Amino acid sequence: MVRVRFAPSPTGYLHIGGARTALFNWMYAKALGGKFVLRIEDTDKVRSKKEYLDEILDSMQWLGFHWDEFYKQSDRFDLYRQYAQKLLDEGKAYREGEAVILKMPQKQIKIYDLIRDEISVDTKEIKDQVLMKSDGSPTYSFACVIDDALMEISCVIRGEDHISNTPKQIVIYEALGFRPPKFAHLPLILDYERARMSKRAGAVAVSDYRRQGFLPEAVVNYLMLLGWSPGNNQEKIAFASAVKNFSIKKINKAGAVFALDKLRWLNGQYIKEMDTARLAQLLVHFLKEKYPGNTFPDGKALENIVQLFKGRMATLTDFLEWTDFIFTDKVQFDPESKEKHLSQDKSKEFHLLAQALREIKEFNVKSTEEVFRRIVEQLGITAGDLVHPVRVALTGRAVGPGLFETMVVLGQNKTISRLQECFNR
RNA sequence: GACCCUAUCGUCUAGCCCGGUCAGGACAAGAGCUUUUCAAGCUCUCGGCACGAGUUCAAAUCUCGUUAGGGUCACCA
Repeated sequence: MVRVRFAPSPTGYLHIGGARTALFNWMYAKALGGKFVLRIEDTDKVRSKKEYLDEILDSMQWLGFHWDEFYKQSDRFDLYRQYAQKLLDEGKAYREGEAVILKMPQKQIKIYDLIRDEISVDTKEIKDQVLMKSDGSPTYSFACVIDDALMEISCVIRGEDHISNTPKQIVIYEALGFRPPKFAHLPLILDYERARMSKRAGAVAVSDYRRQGFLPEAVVNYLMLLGWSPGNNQEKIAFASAVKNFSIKKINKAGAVFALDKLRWLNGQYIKEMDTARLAQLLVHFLKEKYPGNTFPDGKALENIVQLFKGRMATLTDFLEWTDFIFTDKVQFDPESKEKHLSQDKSKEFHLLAQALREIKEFNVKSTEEVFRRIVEQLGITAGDLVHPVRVALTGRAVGPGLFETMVVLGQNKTISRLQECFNR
């Protein structure tokens, strides 16, 4: 039976690197029809916090990683104590004050790693290891070994930073009379300076990416590409097909730099292909947060707005920036756009256009465009002469979707009033 | 410093196991097409086997060394 585990410590938020470790564990379990265990390593009573635990669980669920079993090490202290006593009784460990320390035997330890093949270490490089601390709590390696053994974990998949812990832990397995599992050490995720991913490089918590408007399927897709490839030049990969192609042997050995550009691109791809109604639904949450207390167009009306910006969003929060002119009464003018397109007085043209727009019975893309073209012809100017100033008057900026689509989404009344009031102040 | 791990475009990678395809794709960058603007989309361009030996008719691929980067050396996990 294939059994794997993800074992985060609730002393911080779920890190993007941790999420990838969880992902590869999960893919391995799914690919082989095994079980995925979530184990909370909260032996450090001082640094472990409930809010971190909640955040980790929340992020795991958001990413779509569903655990089959759940454990907390703080519930298992008796167990660790018993095994410590056993090693004491057998003379494999000794006391130093209240602490229990393992005697390090002199030997060569061989680790069989699924990703790196054989790693060999001489235990003369390793000191005697503390198993139980003076305060009665177990150390990481001790609790980890006992749990992995008792939970019958068949393969320990974790970050490369644990390679040097592995020989120590194998010694503990052997002292306890347990058979060590297989190991697979994942390369680390690096920041732009090729150092271990840290806060300096930007967001590191999964929840940060969620807050910034990334989609879980895009985050998962990006993470699986960091150190692994389906081998067929595919970049956008549905989880199910990734699982089908997944082989732990194909995971890279070298660290991978986290590139936000590519995540953003992937996220944009997912947004473009997402059902508009579902996208609108996700956006409501962001709108409520930005405009607390406001009411928004919903259903079809919101979907029409979403449809207009769907193609130009990389993240969900991009939508908020594009659409502020729709959801607020007062237009925020971009100074440069205003200077470029509204420095000349266009009140005559705007009033003419506003009047003509008022007479439209069915305010849609076709009718607004017809009216617009007519006015332009009447004035003897080019469409471009009027398009850009009008766009700035309506949206506050010189860039955006097609002007007539923009008018329709803004609505007849707002379109007209913004044109009329533009030069009135 | 000691020990361990690693090395293909700027970045993520395919190819390496089982030597022989102009070293393939994606992001980024640049150019063009399209267009009422900006995106998007499409087309094209730029750009890489860390270095040095060895084995071989032939090396990104096998071997050794050098260099560089990373990780670990806690009563943190």
